[in-house]
Amino acid sequence: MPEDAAPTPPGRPPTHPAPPARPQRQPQPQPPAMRADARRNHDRIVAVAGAVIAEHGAEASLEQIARHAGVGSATLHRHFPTRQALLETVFKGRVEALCAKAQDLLPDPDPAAALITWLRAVGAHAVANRGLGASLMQGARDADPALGSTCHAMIVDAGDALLARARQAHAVRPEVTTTQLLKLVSAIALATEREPDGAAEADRLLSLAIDGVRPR
Amino acid sequence: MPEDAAPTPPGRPPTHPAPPARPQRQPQPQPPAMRADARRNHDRIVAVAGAVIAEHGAEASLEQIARHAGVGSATLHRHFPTRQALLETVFKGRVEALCAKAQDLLPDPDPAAALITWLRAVGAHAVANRGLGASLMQGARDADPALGSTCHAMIVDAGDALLARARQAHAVRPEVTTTQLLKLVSAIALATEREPDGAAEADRLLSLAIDGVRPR
DNA sequence: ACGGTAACCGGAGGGCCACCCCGGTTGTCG
DNA sequence: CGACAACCGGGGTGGCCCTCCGGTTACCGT
Repeated sequence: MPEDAAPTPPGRPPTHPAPPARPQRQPQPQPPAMRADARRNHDRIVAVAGAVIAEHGAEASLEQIARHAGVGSATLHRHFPTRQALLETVFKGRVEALCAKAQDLLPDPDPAAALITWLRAVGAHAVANRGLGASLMQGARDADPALGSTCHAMIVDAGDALLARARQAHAVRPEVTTTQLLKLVSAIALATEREPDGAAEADRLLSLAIDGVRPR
Repeated sequence: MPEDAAPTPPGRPPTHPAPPARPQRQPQPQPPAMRADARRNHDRIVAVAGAVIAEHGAEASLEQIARHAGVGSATLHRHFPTRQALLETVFKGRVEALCAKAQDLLPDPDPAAALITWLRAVGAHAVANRGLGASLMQGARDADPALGSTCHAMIVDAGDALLARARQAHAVRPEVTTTQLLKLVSAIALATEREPDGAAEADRLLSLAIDGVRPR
């Protein structure tokens, strides 16, 4: 084995992390494809992790996930060197859906309403999939951009477009940033996600934060 | 040992949890005083826990606290059957200070400003003492009122007075509750408490939530 | 002053977890 | 079809939370 510190560390993230179905593509976008069994394990881990996390929250036991997926814990750690990496992969689909929703809302005639609708959707997803909010906020802190904070970057980009339009229409305070809004939504989700009726309470708190504490 | 399930479970909370120095007092407010060594250990654990939690956050290792206090982990668990109980004791002083501040702000001529000032103070304390916010929110979920949710009850009562005055002056939306406001503040603190400059960011987010996203 | 008693202490151990090492296995490519 | 490298996972390490139990010590009555 060459001992140079390649750009991909020993437990390298899968160079081909399973885009669900994309037959049309240039022949070799990424030369070193995964071995078949490796990919199979990877996908099973992601599937099981989604189920377990949905039920037990984001700090579910990694060993339990590995056991339930029928692989050794070492395999899980090889595929996902950190818990955050696993969460990013699991929530990738949800985040992509939210980004798509942002795109759909862009041509809305009322930019403020579009932004607020989207923030509500983000909040709803965050409380529904326990740990998504924490994952997004954690991604905001991760300095290393190469290692997995793609979810955070994606959703910030999507929100930026909506916020820019709303700001241009003077429908939001000019000093507000997308990161702040997402932090607010994530914080509310994180605080309410383990309450009996978290979704409703989260939506109420979000409305309060958007409209302000004072009346009119 | 009698096997009946007495109202106080085996690891009973200290009946005399160390009011720092109060020589003048009726002879027997609480008959079963703690033994001297027990109290000494109790106080040392609280002191050390305050320091460790301030540095490492609310989920610091209990064994580490016990080690650093020079007691066995069993002693810590006997004095504080749950982590929440320890946090409550550690943060009691801070919470009392916040309650006192609420009292001081009650006669303020501007009820809305008084409420907002107080919420800011709560937020500042929550980010400064890592874990206080989480502790307050956790207290809100604890169903058992006898076992330690006194901090939450105290601060809700203090906030209720301020909120009632503000509501009477039509300075806040009538449907807002104290619990919601505290949840909002705690959530923001929780989300920002481990950022490089959390205090400033928390204050900005709190302002945003109070004034609303839309301008004017 | 002193002994008896019960409250209290903390070392040791069990169960669970994240993470890593290394010999055996298996997919892949010439 | 055979060799090689990538990959697997059992087992070990260290840490955590929590509990049991034999030894210790403060307290109180005499």
